[in-house]
Amino acid sequence: MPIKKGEKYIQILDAAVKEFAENGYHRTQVARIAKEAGVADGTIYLYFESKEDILVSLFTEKMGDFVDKLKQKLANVNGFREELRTLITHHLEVLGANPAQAMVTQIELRQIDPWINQGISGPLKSYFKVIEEVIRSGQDEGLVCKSLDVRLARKMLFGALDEVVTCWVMTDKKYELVSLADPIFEILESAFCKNK
Amino acid sequence: MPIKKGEKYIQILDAAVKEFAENGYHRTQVARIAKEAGVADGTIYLYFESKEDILVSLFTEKMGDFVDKLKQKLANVNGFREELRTLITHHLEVLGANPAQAMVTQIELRQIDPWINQGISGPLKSYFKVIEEVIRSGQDEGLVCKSLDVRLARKMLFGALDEVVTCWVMTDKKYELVSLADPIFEILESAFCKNK
Amino acid sequence: MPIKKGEKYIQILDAAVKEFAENGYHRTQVARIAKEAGVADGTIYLYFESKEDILVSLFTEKMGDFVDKLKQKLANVNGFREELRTLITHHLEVLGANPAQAMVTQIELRQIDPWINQGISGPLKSYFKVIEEVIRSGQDEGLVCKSLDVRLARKMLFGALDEVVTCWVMTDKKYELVSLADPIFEILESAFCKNK
Amino acid sequence: MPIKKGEKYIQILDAAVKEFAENGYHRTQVARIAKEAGVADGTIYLYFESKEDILVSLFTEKMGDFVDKLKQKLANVNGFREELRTLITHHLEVLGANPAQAMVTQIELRQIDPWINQGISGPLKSYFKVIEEVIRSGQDEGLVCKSLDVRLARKMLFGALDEVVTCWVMTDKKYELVSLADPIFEILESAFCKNK
DNA sequence: CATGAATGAGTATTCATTCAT
DNA sequence: GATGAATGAATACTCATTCAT
Repeated sequence: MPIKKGEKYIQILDAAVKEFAENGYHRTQVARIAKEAGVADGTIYLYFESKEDILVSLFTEKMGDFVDKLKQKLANVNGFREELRTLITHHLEVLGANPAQAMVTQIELRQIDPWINQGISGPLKSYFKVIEEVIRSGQDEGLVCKSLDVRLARKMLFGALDEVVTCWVMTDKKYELVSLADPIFEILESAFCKNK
Repeated sequence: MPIKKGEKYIQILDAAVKEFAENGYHRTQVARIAKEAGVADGTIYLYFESKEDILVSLFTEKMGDFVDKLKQKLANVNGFREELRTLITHHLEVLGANPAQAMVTQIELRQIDPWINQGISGPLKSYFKVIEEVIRSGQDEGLVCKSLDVRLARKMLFGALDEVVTCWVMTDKKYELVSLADPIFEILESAFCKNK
Repeated sequence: MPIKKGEKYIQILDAAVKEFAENGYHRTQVARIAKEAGVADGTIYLYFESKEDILVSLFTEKMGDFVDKLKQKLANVNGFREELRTLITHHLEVLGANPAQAMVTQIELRQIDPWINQGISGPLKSYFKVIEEVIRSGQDEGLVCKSLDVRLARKMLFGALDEVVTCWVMTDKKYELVSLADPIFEILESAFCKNK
Repeated sequence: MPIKKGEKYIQILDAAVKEFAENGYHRTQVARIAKEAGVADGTIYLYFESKEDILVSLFTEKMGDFVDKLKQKLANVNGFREELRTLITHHLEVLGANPAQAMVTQIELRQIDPWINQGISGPLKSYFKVIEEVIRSGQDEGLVCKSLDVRLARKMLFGALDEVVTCWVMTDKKYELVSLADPIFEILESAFCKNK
C-alpha cells in the first residue's frame, strides 16, 4: 500500500512527467525516473506500485485538479453558451499550458495495456459527468434539443476536443492551443443548439 | 524487404487480428501469431519487418480498402449532406462489421511507440484528405461557412467519430454501431451547416 | 554487536519460528518477523546481525537447552542401554513436542548457504560429543565392540534419528514421534551391542 | 515444455554441477552456467523451466541412473547380506566417485524451497522402494525379524548413509568414502539381523 | 521459400540492511 | 534503545529477431 502523499511523491511524479514526455513511456527506465527525482530506485516503490502506477497516478492526480477547477469555473458562469465556452477554454488552457503533461495524457497514457488501466477510468468518468451536466443544462435552458442523446453528444464533444489536442501535441505545439477555443466553440454551439 | 502479399501474408494478418483483439498487442507473442497462422516463427519475418510492422500493416491494409470504398460511395452521391451521411455511415458500418478489427484499430494501434508509428500516418492522412474534401465541397455548395477552418473541422469530425467507436469497442459492443449514424449525422450537420 | 538477550530478543525469536515454520525461510521477510514480533524493522538488527543470524540463533538457543537437558537426564541414568534409550527418547520428545521448532531445524536450517552457516556447527558438535560419549561408555561397559569406529557410529546414529524426524515433519506430523522411541532403540541397540 | 534431451541439455547440466559445487546454488548466476556451458542465457530456458529446475533435473537425472544401476547389481546377488552390502557399497561408490555431484546432492539440493521441490521426491521414492525391498527380502529369508517396521528401518538406513556422505562432503573429502562400506555394513547387519 | 533452435539485450522489482532522528 | 523511511545492489527471465540448414 504505497504512500500517496509527501514531498518525494511529488518529486517522483514531476520527474516522471519530464521523462515520459521526453522519451516516451516504454523508453523510460524506472531507474531514470529515480535519478531525475533524486531518490533511490527502491524509493519509487514506497510511493507507487509499479511503473504503470506512476503513469496512471500522474493522470489521476492531474485529472482531479482539472475537474475541480472546471467545476469552480462553471459555478461562476451562467447559461449553456457560457458553460460550453468555459468547458472548451478550460480544456485547451490547461493542456495548452502544460505541454509535457498533455503529451503524457494524450499519447503515453494510451500505451498502457487496457486490460490493466482501469485506473484512469474513474477520474475520466467524473469529467464525462461534468460534460454531460453542461449539455443537460442546455436542454433545461431550451437551447439544446431534448431529444439529443446526451451520452452520445458527450462522446462526440470529448472526442473532438481530444483529437484537436492530440494533433497539437504531435505537431510540436507550434501554435497556441487556446487560440482554437473560439472556432471550436462556434462549431460545437452550432452542433448542439437548435436554431442558432 | 518483406513480401507484402500472398496466401501466408493473409494468414499471418488474420492470425494477428485474432490474437491482438483477444490478448492485446503487448501480450501477444510473435510465436503465438505464427502458431495460429500455421507457419514457423521465422516465416513471419519473410512477410513483415517486425511485430510492429504487423500491426501497422494490419491498419494500412484495411485503411486502404476503407478509403477506396469510401471514395467509391462518395462518387455515387450528390450534395454535402449526402456525402457527410455517407462518410459517417461508412465509418460506423465498416468498424461495426469487424469488431476484432475495430478493437485493434481503436485500442491496440495506440499502444505503439509514437516515436516509431509514423507508419500509420500515411493511410490515415488519405482518410483525412477525403474528410476535408467533403467539408470543402460543403463550402463550395454554400452550405458550410467559408470561414470554417477545414482542418479544424476535420479533426473534430474525426475525433467525434473515433471516440464513439472507441466507447463502443470498450463496452463489449452491446449495441449496433451503425444505429448511431443518424443521430451523429444530425449533430455534425448542425455543427457545420449554417442556417439549417 | 547484537544484544543476545532480553524480552524483545525472545519476541523476535518466537515470531521467527512461527513465520519460518509457516512460510519457509526464504519466503519470510524480515519486515514480517518484525511485525509479528511487534517491533520496528530496525530493531531486529539491534538483536541480530542478519536474517540468517536469526535462524542460526534459533537453532543455537534451542540446541543449548537441548544438550543441557540431555546431559541432566543422562546423569540420572546408568548403563549404556539406558543412556541410549534416554538419548533417543530425548531427541524424539523434544522435537515431537515442538513441531514448528522441528520444522525449522529439520528443513529451513538446511536452506542456509553452507558457505556461511558455520554458526550451527558449534552447538551441533556438542550434541555429537554427547552421542559419542554415550557410545564410548558402551565400549567401556563391554557392551559395544572396542573396534567400533565411534565417530562413524555417531554419524549413523544421528543420521538415522534425523531422517526419522525429517520424515515425520514432512508428513504433516500425523503420528506421535515419541512412539517410535522403542523400535528405534531396539534397532540401534542391535546395531551397536555385540551378542545381544 | 522444455526439451529434456540433446547435447545442449547435457552441456548445461554439466556446467551447472560444476558451478553449483564450486560456488553453491544461490551464489551461482544463470548467466554463469550459460557461459560455462557455451550457450546463450536464453538457451537455458529452452531446456529448463527455471534455475531451480536445473538443480532438480540434475538430481532426477542422476538418481534414475543410480537406481537402475543398483537394481542391476542387486539382480546379480543372492541373499540379504550380499544385497545389503551391495546397496551400501553402491551408495558410497557412486557418490564417492562424483564429489561435485555428491556436493550438489547432499548440500545444494537441500537449499531449494521445500514448498516447490516436490520434483525430487519421485526419484528418491524409487530408491526408498529398493531399500525396503532389500529389507523385506531379509525378512523372507528369516534373517530379519518379521516384526521390524520396514519403513522405519529404511528411514534409519538411508539417514545413516546420508549423514555419512554429508560429513564426507563437508570435510573436503579427505578419505575414500567407499572404505567405510565394511564398517557400515557390519553395523547395519547387526542392526537388522537377529542372532548374528 | 520455410524452418525453428538459438540468441542476448534489456529492466522492473525485491528486500535485507542502514542511519538520521 | 527504538524507529521506519530510505537505500541500492543484485539478477532471473522474456521474447522479438536471426540465420544456418
